[in-house]
Amino acid sequence: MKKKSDRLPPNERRSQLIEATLICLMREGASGLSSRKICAQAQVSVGLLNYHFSSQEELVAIAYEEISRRYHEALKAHIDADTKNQNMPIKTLVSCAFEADIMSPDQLRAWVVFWSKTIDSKLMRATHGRINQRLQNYLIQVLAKSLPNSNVDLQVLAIEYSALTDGLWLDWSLNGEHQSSQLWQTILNQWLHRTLMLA
Amino acid sequence: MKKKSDRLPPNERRSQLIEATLICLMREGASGLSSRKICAQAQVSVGLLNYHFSSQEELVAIAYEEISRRYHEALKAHIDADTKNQNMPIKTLVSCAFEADIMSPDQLRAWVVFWSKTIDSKLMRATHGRINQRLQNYLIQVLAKSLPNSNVDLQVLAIEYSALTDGLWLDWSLNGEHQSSQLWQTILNQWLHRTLMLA
DNA sequence: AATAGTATTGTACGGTCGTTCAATAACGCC
DNA sequence: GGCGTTATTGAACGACCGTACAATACTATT
Repeated sequence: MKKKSDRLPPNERRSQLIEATLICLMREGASGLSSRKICAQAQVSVGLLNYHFSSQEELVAIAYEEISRRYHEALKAHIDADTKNQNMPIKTLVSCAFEADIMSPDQLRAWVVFWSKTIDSKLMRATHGRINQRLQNYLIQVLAKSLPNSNVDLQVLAIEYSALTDGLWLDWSLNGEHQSSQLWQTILNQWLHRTLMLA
Repeated sequence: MKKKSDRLPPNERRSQLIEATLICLMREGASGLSSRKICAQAQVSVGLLNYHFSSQEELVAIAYEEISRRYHEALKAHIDADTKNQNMPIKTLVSCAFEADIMSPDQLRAWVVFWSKTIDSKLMRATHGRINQRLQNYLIQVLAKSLPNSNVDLQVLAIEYSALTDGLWLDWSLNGEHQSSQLWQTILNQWLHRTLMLA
């Protein structure tokens, strides 16, 4: 029963610990944020965490970047794959807003933890600022392509859209429980319909 | 330096502990949720908490009801006081959405904690359901008075409005830092303007 | 094969956590 | 004044927390 080597190059080990962090946060929410639980999830001893990360705060900030990166990539993947709406990508965005890879209650469990940490920690606030800027820029691009001849303020529209989706996710995740996302999807569809009419 | 009696009837002591809980949560966010910190804030010994509340979970659920009740009352107060918009109360709602008594970053600090607990705890989920239902009903009333001849689905509109304000609060509180709420207020104003045009 | 360097382990430390409970102090009532 | 009743105290308990660190196991180089 000899174990093969369980040593990994630092980058891979770090990725594994980040992945374990996201799994714990999505599974348990705030109570999943524990060095011991994260290391157990990664099947690694407690001490290793502080060898690869200077503190839990740093790990959480990096995990926040990672979940945001995945979210961003998932959005791009949906938009790039929807060949019918290449010149109206906001439609794609709206129609996939509640797909499992974009947003699920599990994911929100993790996001809420990140938000609550953002309030307390300077490092997290800086991280959140960067993340938010990147996502907002991408959203503005999407809106610019969708509304080429409109004179509405795209930044304002982008902030409104992301606020609306955040709020709908919250509502869906906290109230919906086992329900489908049907109702919340309808709300988003109607918002888009109105916005396109007036833009 | 004799102390006057520091005994209180149970109801008053309970209120005081609930108040202390809200203060701690608004001041420190998640890390303020500690029996010891709450009792220190109330200038009371640790043991007393479990004399008046069976567990911290119960205290938090009741505090959630309380902050929601205050929020509800603050909304009503604004609407009742705005004599110019008695038949268009949604305008009042929008214009006071970022007033300090309605929503401030401090308040959001507490709400985020309640949301994160709602994910984990059955008791909190039940509480959240009740709170949400009450607020939604009130919002529907407000919308019904504001749009008497409209045939839009008021429940859908109510959910959209509360999701939008939740999202804007989040964005404002996490990004805005020391900024004014000007930008976020503008977004909400424009949303109302569009909604009224089409309703 | 010996060595230097690096990744990993597990224990230990000091703290804080929520909760329990015997002791105590203040109260209303006779 | 004496006496149940009830509110309050603070120490104690066991659990978990993040982190530090000496010891160990693995890898690469010579």
